[in-house]
Amino acid sequence: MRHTPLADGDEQGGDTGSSIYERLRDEIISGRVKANERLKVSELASRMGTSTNPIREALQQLRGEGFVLMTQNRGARVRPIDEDFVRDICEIEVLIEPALTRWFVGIATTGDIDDLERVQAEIEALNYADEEKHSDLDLQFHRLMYDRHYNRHAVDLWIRHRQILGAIGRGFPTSLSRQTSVIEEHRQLIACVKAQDAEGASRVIAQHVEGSGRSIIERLRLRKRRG
Amino acid sequence: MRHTPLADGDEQGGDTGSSIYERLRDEIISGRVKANERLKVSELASRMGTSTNPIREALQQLRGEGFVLMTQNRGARVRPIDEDFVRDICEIEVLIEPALTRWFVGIATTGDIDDLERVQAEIEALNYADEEKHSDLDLQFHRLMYDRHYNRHAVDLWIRHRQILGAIGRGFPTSLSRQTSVIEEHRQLIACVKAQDAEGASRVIAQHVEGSGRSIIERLRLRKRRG
DNA sequence: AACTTTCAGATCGTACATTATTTGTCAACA
DNA sequence: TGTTGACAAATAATGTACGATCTGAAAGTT
Repeated sequence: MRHTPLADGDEQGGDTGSSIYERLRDEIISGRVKANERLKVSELASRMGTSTNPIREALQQLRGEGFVLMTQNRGARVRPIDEDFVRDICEIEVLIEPALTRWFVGIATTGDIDDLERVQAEIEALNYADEEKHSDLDLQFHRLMYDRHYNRHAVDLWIRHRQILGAIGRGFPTSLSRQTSVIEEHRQLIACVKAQDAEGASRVIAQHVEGSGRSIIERLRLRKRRG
Repeated sequence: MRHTPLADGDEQGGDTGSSIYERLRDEIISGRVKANERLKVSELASRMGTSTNPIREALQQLRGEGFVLMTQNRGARVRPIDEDFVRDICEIEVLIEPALTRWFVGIATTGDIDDLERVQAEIEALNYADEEKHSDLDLQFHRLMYDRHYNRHAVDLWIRHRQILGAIGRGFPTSLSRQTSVIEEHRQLIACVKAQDAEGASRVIAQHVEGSGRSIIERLRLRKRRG
C-alpha cells in the first residue's frame, strides 16, 4: 500500500512529537493564527525553538498545499480558513465522494460489508462519547470504501480535505441532530451497498457530505464568537 | 558576497519569469527527469547555479503540490507522471468542470457569449498553426467560463490540473481528429449556453475533458517511444 | 505638501556544521 | 569460493549562522 499523500513519517522535532510543518498547519487550520496574518520566519523560529531554515521549508510546503500565500521579498501570509473555504471544499467533495462510492458498490464483497457493519456497530456503541475516537472510527468507515480505489489522486484529495475539515471542527461538539443524521446515513449507505444500489449510495453520500459541511460551518460560527 | 546573477546561464530573466521552482516543476512534468528518480539537492544546486537553500525550498513546495515524494533523511524523488496520473486528474476534472460549466450557464450574459464566440473565432482562424498560441486561446476560452466562479478552490484545482496536462503534451502535435473534435465541442458548448441548456453544456464539457485526456495519453505514449 | 533620504526589520542567498544514510572494504565462516 | 556481517569512509540530508538585498515607513529637505 503506497498511499501516504503527504504524511511524512514521525519526526523527532525536538520539542514535541510533531513536525514543524504539522504544528504550523494546525495553527492555521484551527484558527489560532488569524486570517491574512503575517508569518515572520524569525519569529516562528524562536517560538518553535529552531533556526529559520526548517520554518522556511515548512512554509514552502504549506504554500504548495495552499495554506499560506507568499509574495517575493514580502513573506508569507495565512490564507483565510473561513466559511467560504469550507463550502468550497465540501462542494468539491460532493462531486468526488459519490463517484468513489459508486465504484465501491461495484467491487464490494460480503467481507467488505461485514467490515463496514462492524465499524458502524462500534460507532453506534460509542455514541459520540469520545470525540476523537468517533472521528477515528468515522475515518475508518469511509476509508473502507475509498482506500482501494484506483484513483489515488482523488483519494489523496479526499484525505487532505477530510483532515482540514476535521481540524476545523475540533474542540467543538457535534449537534445532536447531526449525530443522528450521521448514524442514519451510514445505515442507509450499508443498505444500498448490500442491495447493489450504486445510485442510491451515491445520493446518500452526497447528502452526507453536504450535511457534514453545514455542521462544520455551524461550529466555525461558534468558534468565531468564542474566539 | 555578491550573488552571481546566473550570468553564464542560458535562462531568461530569472526573477519571476522562470524561478527555480518552475524550472524544476517543468523538468518533472515534461519528463526530462525520469519517474522515481532521486533529486539530490547539491547536484541540482550546482546544475542551476545556486546554493542549496533555494533548491530545498522549491522541493518543499513541489512536495506540497504532490510532484515530489520525500522521506525523512532520505531526500526527494520524482513522483511518476504516467498514464495513471493523467487518467486520475482527468477523472477528477470530469467531475468538476461540468459543475463549473453548469454554474456559468446560469450567469452568462450576452456579452459573455460574444466573448466566447470571439475567442472561438480566433481559435478556428488559427487552426492549430501555432501550438503555443492555440493553447493560450483555449485557456482563454475556458477561463471565460470558470474564472468568475465563486468556488475559488475548485477553479484553482482546475488551473493546476490544466497546467500539468498542458506541460505533458507540449512538443507533440495534436492529432487531426482531436483538432476537429475540440472545435466541434466548443461550438456545441456555445450553442448550449445560448439555449440556456445547462445539462447539455455539462454533458459536452464532460465529453470534452474525456477526449482531452485520451489525446494526452496518446501523446504520452508517443513520448515514451521516442524518449 | 510633495519628494528624497535614511534606517530598522524582514526576506533571501551563501557557507558551514552536524547527523543520518549509503557505500565500500575486509575478515570470518560455511 | 562465495556469502555474510561488521566497521570505516564517503555521500547526502538536515540544522545553524551570517551577510546581502529588499521593503516600508518615518524623518528630513526643498
